[in-house]
Amino acid sequence: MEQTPHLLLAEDESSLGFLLKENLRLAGFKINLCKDGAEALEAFKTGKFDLCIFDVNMPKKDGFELAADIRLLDKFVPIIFLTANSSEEDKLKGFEIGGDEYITKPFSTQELIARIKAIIKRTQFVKPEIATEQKILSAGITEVDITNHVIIQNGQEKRISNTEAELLKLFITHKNNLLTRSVILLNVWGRDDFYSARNLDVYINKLRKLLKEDPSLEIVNIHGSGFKLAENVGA
Amino acid sequence: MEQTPHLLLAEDESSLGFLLKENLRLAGFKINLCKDGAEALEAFKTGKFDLCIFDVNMPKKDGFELAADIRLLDKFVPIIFLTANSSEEDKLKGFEIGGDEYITKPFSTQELIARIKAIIKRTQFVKPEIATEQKILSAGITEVDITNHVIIQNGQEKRISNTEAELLKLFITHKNNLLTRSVILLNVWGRDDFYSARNLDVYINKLRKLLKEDPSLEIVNIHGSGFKLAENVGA
DNA sequence: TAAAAATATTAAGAAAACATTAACCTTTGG
DNA sequence: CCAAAGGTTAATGTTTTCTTAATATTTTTA
Repeated sequence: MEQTPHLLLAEDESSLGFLLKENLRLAGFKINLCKDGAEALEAFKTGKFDLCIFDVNMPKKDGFELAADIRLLDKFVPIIFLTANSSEEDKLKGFEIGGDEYITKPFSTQELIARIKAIIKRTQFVKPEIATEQKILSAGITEVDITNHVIIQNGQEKRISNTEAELLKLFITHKNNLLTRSVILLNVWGRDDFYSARNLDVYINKLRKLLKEDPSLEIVNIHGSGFKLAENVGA
Repeated sequence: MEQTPHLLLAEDESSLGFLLKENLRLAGFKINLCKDGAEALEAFKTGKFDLCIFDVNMPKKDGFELAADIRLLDKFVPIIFLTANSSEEDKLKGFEIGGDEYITKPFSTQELIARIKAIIKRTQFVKPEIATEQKILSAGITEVDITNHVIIQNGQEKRISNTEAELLKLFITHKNNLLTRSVILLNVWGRDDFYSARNLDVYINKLRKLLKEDPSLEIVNIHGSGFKLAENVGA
């Protein structure tokens, strides 16, 4: 994260948008203001943002659609929804999509700033996607070419899928450490619910089959907690 | 973090407190309900909580004072304030103290649950600094690897269950001190009733069997009060 | 010392977590 | 527009852990 947090603001009412932008700037943030969802999505693809603030009611692409699209690109970036609609249903929908806040208009700018700071404070330690993309990871006799989705064992190459690669990367970069189910799910799937948990089981099974070739590696389950890639050096 | 998040709830209105506790329990959380700030502070010192929910208006020690005290003990644990007062000033005060949420009554339980989950999710991502952290506690000749649910005695490893680990952790972090049945039950089971009490007896028995290997450790019963892990250095 | 309360022990039953395989969508490249 | 691959959901079986129950023992109190 840069020194001054960079916010992406999508708000179609230009007067409110401008006011917010100015106040947030004074509060020490860098703001990129977009007038609709489509523009915001483009901006997000181009830049790097620490937090998003989306009006829910916008033309072209509303705040929820926008958030859903953003979540496909980035599982982690915090999202705050702004709306005139205080309905319970809408609020819950906002959280379900993976929003962090749901603020109903009218709201105080001071309060918004306080909430932004609270969120940034608790996300600032979150691991950023590894900038120096390490191409090859290894453990035991297994090498994984993350970018090309290939694993190499005893000179033999095998292609693996995107999800397999992500999961394996997570295990190898934290080998011998317990990864809780929740941590794995959020890092690989971006959500933590019943189905993604079943999914994880399926992929654990796939990885175990892949790692059968490597006697020094084993994915062990810690019942009720999660999994650990154990590297047995003695083997 | 354990599988079921553990919440500390301080609410002086017993009817609201009970209702919340029940709803949160059904949502899959373990709750420790305290009826005032002083009691909550004590509970916080004894147990380990993933998130705190404090009513602002409470006798003895209000929610803000309580939060300030907690912040001295733990700079990161998320705090949610509940209050009937929706004044701007109060809200900002809540955030300034380092609160993560400020919810005004009346509020929907569903919304509260959604917000709790959003916050917990944020704190679940892999953080580089904690990924490698392996919590090992020790007493006598016994070492307990809390994260991996393993105890080590004389170089011998034994796997233990989630509940065994939690209970043992509680004993070791308070060794030579009496832990009342009630404190143990609330911290490990999140409830204090007839059945959980029988359960505790069962687990005391399990731990005693584990600790048989260690002549310097003994779980002693103080009849009518609770239990104590006695560490006998001379042995 | 007998009755009551609290604690201890073991085992059976229930529930939760995990593993495995297959079916079913969804996306994507020809 | 089809086929292949990857991802998700479903179904089912197994293992582990947790809870409840049943019964025995110890400690306190009347």
